[in-house]
Amino acid sequence: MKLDEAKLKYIHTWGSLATSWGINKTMAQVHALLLVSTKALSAEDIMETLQISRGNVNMNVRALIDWGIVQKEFVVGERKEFFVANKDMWELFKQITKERKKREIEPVLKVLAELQEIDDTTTEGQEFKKVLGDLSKVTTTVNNILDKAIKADEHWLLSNFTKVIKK
Amino acid sequence: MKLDEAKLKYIHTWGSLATSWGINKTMAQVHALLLVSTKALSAEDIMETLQISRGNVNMNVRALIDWGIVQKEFVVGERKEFFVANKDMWELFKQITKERKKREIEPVLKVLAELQEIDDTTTEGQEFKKVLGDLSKVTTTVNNILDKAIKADEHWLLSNFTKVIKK
DNA sequence: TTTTATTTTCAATAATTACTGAAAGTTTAA
DNA sequence: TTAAACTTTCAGTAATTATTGAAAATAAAA
Repeated sequence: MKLDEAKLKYIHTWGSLATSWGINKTMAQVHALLLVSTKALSAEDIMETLQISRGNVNMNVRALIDWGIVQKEFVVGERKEFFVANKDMWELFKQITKERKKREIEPVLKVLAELQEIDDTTTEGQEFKKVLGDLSKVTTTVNNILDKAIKADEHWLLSNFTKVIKK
Repeated sequence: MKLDEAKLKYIHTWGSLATSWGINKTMAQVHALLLVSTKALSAEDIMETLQISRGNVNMNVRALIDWGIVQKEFVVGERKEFFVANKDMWELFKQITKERKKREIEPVLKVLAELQEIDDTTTEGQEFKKVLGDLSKVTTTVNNILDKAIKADEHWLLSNFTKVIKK
């Protein structure tokens, strides 16, 4: 397989995997493209490689910047914007984890706390509160673990985790 | 807030949160309904409470059973099927983690391994392989950590994790 | 058997989500 | 200033995904 072919295969495969995790296909492809590119790319470059419209490129690049996993880069003598993806994969993992925590876990905790407030003393009411409380507990645990992971160093995290967990 | 009202609010909120994580709204609602229900429910019960069609209930209940987070239950004297959700939230977390690992992480590792095979000795080729290799490494690390988490006990996991990680 | 209850499937359709492209907005250079 | 280069927005449309509902399949009862 030739290199460019392999890169395109990676980009397209990544896009279809992404849809199965609820991530926009194009956003995943733009990120993959920037990740395997050796230089910063302009909107035109992305439009051409992925065969998508200017508006689409703009929206998805903005979203990636919002997620903190793509940055603008200025190129001397060029007026237009160029974009690069951070190639440190552990940083990428941490950044995605941080954002998903903020976007997906924290809203859940907020809703659960609100619902807990019901003032119902029947057995059924207590059972409902138990379910909510248990959900909160597990979610909080996961949230705390992710917090630690975000702050940890990759090798250290894995080796310690393995040591503690193994029996 | 009355109990039934709180339950419905929980069910609907859960459904809309789910869509923002790429999970089918109805599937999340059916699961939420079973979770807060004190007894096993039939397809009719679900249709009525959520105001959805029989086909939709069938498909989503099957999917939940596939995920291993809902079970059939037989009720004496009743011919039709009833469904219950496991109320152990730590088990629920582990089951979901296990399935997502299988469905989302393992296919990624497979694709990355395939692409690694390119035989290109140019600098650019080496850089591409480095990106893929780093992606594999991080993904494998996450995969291993999740494996440990699936096998761990909730309290023990959290307390040990906190002890090791904090500084 | 045949009838009745129940579940499953799936083509048609509805709802949602993503994309285009051109117009409006912004920034830099002349 | 004005013009040119570039970016952003967003209404209209396309593509995708979810849902319905009725027919087919299956299972239990008569």
